[in-house]
Amino acid sequence: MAQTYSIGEMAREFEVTTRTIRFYEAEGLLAPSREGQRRVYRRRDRARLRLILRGRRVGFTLAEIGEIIDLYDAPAGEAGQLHFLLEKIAERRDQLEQTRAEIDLTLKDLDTVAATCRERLRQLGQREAS
Amino acid sequence: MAQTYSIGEMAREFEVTTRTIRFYEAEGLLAPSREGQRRVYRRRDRARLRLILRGRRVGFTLAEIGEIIDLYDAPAGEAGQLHFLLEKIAERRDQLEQTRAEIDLTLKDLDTVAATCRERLRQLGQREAS
DNA sequence: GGCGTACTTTACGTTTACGTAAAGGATATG
DNA sequence: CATATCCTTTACGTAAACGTAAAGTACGCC
Repeated sequence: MAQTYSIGEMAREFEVTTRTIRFYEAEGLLAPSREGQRRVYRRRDRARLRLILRGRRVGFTLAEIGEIIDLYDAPAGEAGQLHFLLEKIAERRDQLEQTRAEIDLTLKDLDTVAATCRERLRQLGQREAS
Repeated sequence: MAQTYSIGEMAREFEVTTRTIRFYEAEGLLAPSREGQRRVYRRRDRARLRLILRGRRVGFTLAEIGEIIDLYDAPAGEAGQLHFLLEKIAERRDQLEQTRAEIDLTLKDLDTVAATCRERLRQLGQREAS
């Protein structure tokens, strides 16, 4: 077992270019093993890429994503470190919940606009029918 | 009445630089009136800026924000136009709800990591106490 | 009337997140 | 064995969203 994947397979599966994957590696976000020259991706690497892409979609910069991934990967260490991690996590939580709140506001606004549109359409329909 | 605001006042209030506000105007997102050379901002302009900044925070590009603002500003027109707008709105809705879902996933993940941290701290505390 | 402050335009610089091209090595297939 | 496919590195290019600096105008104040 212990499936492995080429960079091309990864790219297809996650719908990004190989350039993107190599770039993330250059930025220290990925660190696949090698077979000779070739990059070899395993379960762990796939999980990381998933996290990276999700982080990207929720509006984090790659630098922030780097921090977050480190959170996932190093939940060991001494007490000071752990408290620091918990702080970082709390910060990210706040940031995300803020964004969520703004999304909810925007959704509401869009609904209002949509309702106006439909009302206007209804009026046009009535005028047509008269 | 009919309060007006300078670019500096706007910048302070919305916590952006004047450069940013001028940039949004250059991009066609704002169109304040003038008193001679000076830009003059009114209620309408403030509402627009609020929308722009919110759009930015929820991950839209300025181009997308431009489209959205147009949605707010032109909910009139003939039937074809209105259907087109409704489509656009639906697209944005989907996009936002997707992002929201990803945020929820990320929040869950962060909670898991935080729990691991706290558990580890508890263990360290116990070791200390023994 | 000189100083400070806020505004104006013009224009080049910067960061992030990749895109795109060049030049080459390794394997498989007709 | 030539061609295709997939991989490699190196390196310059680019779009978005501003930052930053330069040079000038306008108003209030002591």
